[in-house]
Amino acid sequence: MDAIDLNLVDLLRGNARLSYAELARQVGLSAPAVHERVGKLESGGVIRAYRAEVEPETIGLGVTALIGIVEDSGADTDDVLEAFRVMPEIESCYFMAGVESFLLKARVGTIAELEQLIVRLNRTPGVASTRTGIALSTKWENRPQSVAPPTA
Amino acid sequence: MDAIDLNLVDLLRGNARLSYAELARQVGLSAPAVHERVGKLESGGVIRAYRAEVEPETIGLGVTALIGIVEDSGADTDDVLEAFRVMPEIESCYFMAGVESFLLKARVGTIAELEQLIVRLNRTPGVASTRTGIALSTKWENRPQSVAPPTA
DNA sequence: ACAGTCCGTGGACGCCATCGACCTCAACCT
DNA sequence: AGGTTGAGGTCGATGGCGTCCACGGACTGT
Repeated sequence: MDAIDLNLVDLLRGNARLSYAELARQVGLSAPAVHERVGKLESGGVIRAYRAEVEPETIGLGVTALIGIVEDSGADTDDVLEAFRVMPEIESCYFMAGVESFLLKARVGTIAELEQLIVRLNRTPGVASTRTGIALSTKWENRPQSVAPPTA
Repeated sequence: MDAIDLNLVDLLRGNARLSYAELARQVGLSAPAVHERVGKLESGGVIRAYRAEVEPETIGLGVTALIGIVEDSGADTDDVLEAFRVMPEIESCYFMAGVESFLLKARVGTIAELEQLIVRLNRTPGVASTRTGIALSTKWENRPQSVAPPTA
């Protein structure tokens, strides 16, 4: 994990579809060398996936909500997690310090679907209460912060 | 935006580095046809970017925080937004309904850096107060939910 | 000094991206 | 009805790219 690796990570966070040849030009190595480095970053768990970032409204997911979850005393946290995992609307799930054990980011098509999701969440065993906030607009999301040394 | 487009979006959300030839095989079209469709999805604002998803701890960003922002009465929301925008640690920024106008997701290397970020946030004009929750662990993040019709 | 290891380069080969020419079908106009 | 037009597809060609392999130079431990 040296400066070149950080550089590659930065480049791929900016544009995951760059060719190995282009990456090679940017970092000053040959294409096979870059190919091997990126392969190691992938298998070493640094690069988890490559995803297209989509404007959610355009695919019918216009409603974004952030939902805090308070657990029952004595709830089995793993069971609760598993219940959340099978709900595809829950795009992100953070285990938090504080009264609310989880913070979820959910994306649905309509307010009615959000209501149904909240009902389902309140019904799942181990969940004491939920507190949901609606995002009126997403200013930006998952902006990659540069991590490479300045003089690359 | 037909079923094939939704299918392509799904495939690219799952793996942004799929070749056009592979996409073509999956959706049953020729590679040039897929190339043109994806180009239109990009220029039409459906696909915003392609990003490598990185395990944050491996690049020195081990601390994740979610920060609610209450604005001063009479604050200029655009100015506040602009102040947030230049802080690279703020990876996501949602404009919310409720007392807290914004919810920010920030990622830093250490608790000390988080402290400095919170101080800076509290100092920015228009910000009345902040409330920050620390994520002890990220169970998952930006999981793409399938949006294509079932029998594709 | 020497062997082993790591990490790189260069060459080769088959697949892929991408362009242009052509085809098909449906909508629309006369 | 028939002709025209345009969107969106296929096919074929070509140049660049991904990827495998053999080889080479620098560091390390003995």
